[in-house]
Amino acid sequence: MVSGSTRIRILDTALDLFGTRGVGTVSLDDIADAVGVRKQTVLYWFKSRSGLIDAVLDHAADELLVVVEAAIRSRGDEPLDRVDAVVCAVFRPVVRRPALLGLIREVTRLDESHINHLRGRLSVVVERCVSYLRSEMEKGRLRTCDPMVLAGLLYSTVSGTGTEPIVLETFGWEPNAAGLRQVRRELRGFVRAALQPN
Amino acid sequence: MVSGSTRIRILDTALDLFGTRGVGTVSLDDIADAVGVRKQTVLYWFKSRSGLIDAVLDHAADELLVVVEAAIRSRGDEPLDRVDAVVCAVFRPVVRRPALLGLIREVTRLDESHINHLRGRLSVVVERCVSYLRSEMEKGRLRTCDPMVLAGLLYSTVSGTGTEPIVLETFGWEPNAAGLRQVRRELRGFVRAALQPN
DNA sequence: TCACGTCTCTACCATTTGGTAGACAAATCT
DNA sequence: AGATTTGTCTACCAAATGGTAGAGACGTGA
Repeated sequence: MVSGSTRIRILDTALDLFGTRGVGTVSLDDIADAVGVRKQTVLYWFKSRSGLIDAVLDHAADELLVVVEAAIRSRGDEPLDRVDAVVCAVFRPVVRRPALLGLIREVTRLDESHINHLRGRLSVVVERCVSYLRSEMEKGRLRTCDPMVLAGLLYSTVSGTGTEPIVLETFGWEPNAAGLRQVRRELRGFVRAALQPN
Repeated sequence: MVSGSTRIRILDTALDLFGTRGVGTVSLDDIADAVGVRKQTVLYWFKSRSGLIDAVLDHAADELLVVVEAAIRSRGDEPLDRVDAVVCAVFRPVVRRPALLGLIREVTRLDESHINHLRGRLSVVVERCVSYLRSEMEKGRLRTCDPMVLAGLLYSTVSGTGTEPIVLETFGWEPNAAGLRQVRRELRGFVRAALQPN
């Protein structure tokens, strides 16, 4: 038996629960129940609730970096639209694993220590996106603007669309994958119009 | 003595706490302490925690509607940019009272009953924004597109910029009012480029 | 004055929570 | 085989939480 099996199942389950229901409202018992194990087993693998949170944040940052990196690299497959790569990169977790962005969103609610813990990990992903945008701008394939502001705006938009399904239902949005794809299509058109190089 | 004084102070404080720290992580004691009163006083004015949440949601919807309505109406003062009115309308709460959008964002975390409670109130605000966008499109002052999708995207963007200061710091954004104004300026340019009528 | 409604308080309770201590079984090492 | 490490469990605890019961202070109308 792989010694990390239970540990990883706890991490995955905790990420989903933290991301969908909010860190503060998920107890160790909730996580243990979902995994099919006792709370003390969770506390065996992670020495405290706070330690578990940090580990889950690491786990999320890892996954986010992988997703973004893969999406940016796969850009070659569709040589037409250079903006799409970025939008789809950040959008992919929305469809594939909403809890991921939901968890990142939760950082604002956490203690200073957890914030600082995630900040370093997150900055790697951000740096990767920003440098990609900047390189595209320098090649003249994107209207020149501040790439950090642009990246932040893109993130905000995608994060919002992915983590507020209830509110967006009020806007008549369908909360399923098909609806999200439609939104993504509109967003891509929107962004393309805004960023077309002159 | 106004009989609603304590009640309103509780509502305001609860809105701030719920919006900034998340509904699930704020206890009745927290709220009572912040107001300067005992928990039982809170339970006197609101018959249960759940009832308080509903009342706070109502309070937030009221305030949101007032802000949006006022911003849309004040459009006449700056006849130049028709998009600005909408963006600034949704953006105003971000600067003035971040907890407001933070609370709306929390709906996704709540029970079905609270969700349904807010949905009706929220739809009024949404309808107001959408109908405004639609009328501008019909007048040919905005590039024609689905106004509901547009409204949702605008909301997502603004909500994200207002409620995730920690993440956006990673993007090099300043979390203060001046920084937000700069972002708003960029966003307005961004949106104007995307929505210019042909 | 006296009864009554309003408002905030103290005292208390049952449940849930994060966390400690240690028993027990299985695997691994010597 | 015997000792040790690994992994999960039961038993328990102190603190915090939402909520109930009811006392006391205050004003108001009869």
